[in-house]
Amino acid sequence: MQAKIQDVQPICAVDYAFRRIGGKYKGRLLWYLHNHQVLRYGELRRSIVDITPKMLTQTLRELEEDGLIHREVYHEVPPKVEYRLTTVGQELVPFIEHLRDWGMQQMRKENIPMIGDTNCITND
Amino acid sequence: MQAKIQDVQPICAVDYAFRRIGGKYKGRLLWYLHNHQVLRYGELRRSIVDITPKMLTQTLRELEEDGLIHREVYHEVPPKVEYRLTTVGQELVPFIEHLRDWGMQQMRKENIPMIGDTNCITND
DNA sequence: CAGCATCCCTTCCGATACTG
DNA sequence: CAGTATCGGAAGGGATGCTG
Repeated sequence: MQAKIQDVQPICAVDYAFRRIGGKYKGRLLWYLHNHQVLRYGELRRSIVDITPKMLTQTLRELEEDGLIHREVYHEVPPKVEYRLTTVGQELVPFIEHLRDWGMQQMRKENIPMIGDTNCITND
Repeated sequence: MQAKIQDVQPICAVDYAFRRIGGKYKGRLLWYLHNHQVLRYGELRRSIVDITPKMLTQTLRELEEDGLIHREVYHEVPPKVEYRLTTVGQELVPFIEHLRDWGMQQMRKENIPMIGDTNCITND
């Protein structure tokens, strides 16, 4: 498992920030959560098309421990768990949004095809 | 070596953008280049305090191949190589700046110490 | 000065099977 | 439904030594 943010002393603020949102799935996860407000585990699994249960759980736990998302468990049968952004997590949305705009522009310029859809949103 | 951007079909724009600036050193490298305009190999090695020559070269090559930085070789003895951001690379500066501001604010709030200095700039 | 080459280890990640 | 457990491979990264 990845080293926790708190356990590695950052070199500087850029280093620190990049480690909090780095990794293969964190960006998309935050972005999808922003777009849907609340998502259940299974919905996330379908949104992040190429993710395995293991990586989804792992990434969710890291983001939760890091204070960027909130996890709400409903003790029902069948079980139900909802995820949403925390206030701190929401602060990152403008950044991801701009980065996504830039990415879209680049992909159009270079004629790069993508697997999902243009605005990264999956409607289930 | 890391897979090239062009060789992996992105899921969506967020995925694509994150892969272009992901990695342990890319963010800081771009940020330092922005702050100094032009930096030589040795200057970069001193700026990125914890980097090894191998990783510095590797990261520089990836960014160059990806069109975010420009590499200028002066055929002198001793040799001299300068690096600077390309136009596309400069487009990323506002994002990194935003992310850095957020990181600084978070570190202050959580009282997280850092190894380098506050604004991530090393004066050699 | 600005690197390349080699070895090796750790971390990340995927595949598959199973559970309260 | 929302996960866990285990295995194994691939990628990322460090240490050291050498070179045009």
